[in-house]
Amino acid sequence: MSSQPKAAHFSAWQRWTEGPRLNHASLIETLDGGQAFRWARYPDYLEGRWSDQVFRIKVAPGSSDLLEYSVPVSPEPTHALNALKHYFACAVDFAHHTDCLPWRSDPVLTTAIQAFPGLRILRQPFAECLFSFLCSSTKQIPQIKAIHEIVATTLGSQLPDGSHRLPTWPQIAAAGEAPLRAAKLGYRARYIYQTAEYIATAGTDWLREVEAMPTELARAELLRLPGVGRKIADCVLLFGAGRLDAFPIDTWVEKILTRAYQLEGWKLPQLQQFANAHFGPLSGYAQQYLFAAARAGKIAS
DNA sequence: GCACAGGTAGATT
DNA sequence: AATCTACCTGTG
Repeated sequence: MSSQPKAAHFSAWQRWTEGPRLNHASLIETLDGGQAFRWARYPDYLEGRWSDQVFRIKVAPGSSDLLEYSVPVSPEPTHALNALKHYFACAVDFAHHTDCLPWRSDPVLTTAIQAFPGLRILRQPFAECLFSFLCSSTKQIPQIKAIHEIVATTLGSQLPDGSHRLPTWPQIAAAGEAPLRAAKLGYRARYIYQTAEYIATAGTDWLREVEAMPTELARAELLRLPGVGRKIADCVLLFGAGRLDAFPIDTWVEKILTRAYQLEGWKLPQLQQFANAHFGPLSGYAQQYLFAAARAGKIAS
């Protein structure tokens, strides 16, 4: 075959002194807890990719919650640290946002926050985030990650370290539905290909414009895409556009709301309204705490 | 073999 | 307008 992945050489570990402070559990949950699907866990670090970036990240050994990162050694100058800051949404004061959540009157939320202190909402590339969650319906996280690897390897451009990035939407449109089927996407392959066609027709700036729209308008635009319903639209807005007021309700969150908040029998639109009213304008951030805590068995679900 | 998994869209009631 | 059901594939 054409090109084997090279054994990439990584830089020495750099202390990210201005970066967010996260303990091990919260770091893992942030990067590999269902927001993003291109992180792999190794004994001493996580390795992941987005856009044309490749990073290894860990909590500094022995230190309290300070992060360290390492990148593939490259002959080209790199803007890696700026990319990392953007990905971690370092301009966002999550500590303040956490304090603004209604935990004082909500013991479930308090428990969830205590389980994953400092948990963050990533700011992923909008286009990649849309792809990711189009892959996600009725799939478990390990499967979604496996699909991402296949699609990146077969359709995405090669990076300097020999691995591959996710394909762009024009690349997906050009490739057609067949390679998506081959990536085990099943019925999602048609949605993804049709979405690629839609984006191609709508023009090159459409995604960028949608990302910049107010949340409700952006959601309405995303809902025009085949395969994108309310849940996927809200995931893209939350994890790919920094909209902390977007509250995706999946089967986990539905169970949390019905059981821990005793809302048995409520339908999705009602639960959506409850979430907005109860958790407020940062409801999406609350959702991530609850989702993480439920998966960890810390709260009823 | 069969139910179920980070849903959505189209059909049916 | 609310409630089924088909859609792919891997896993238990």
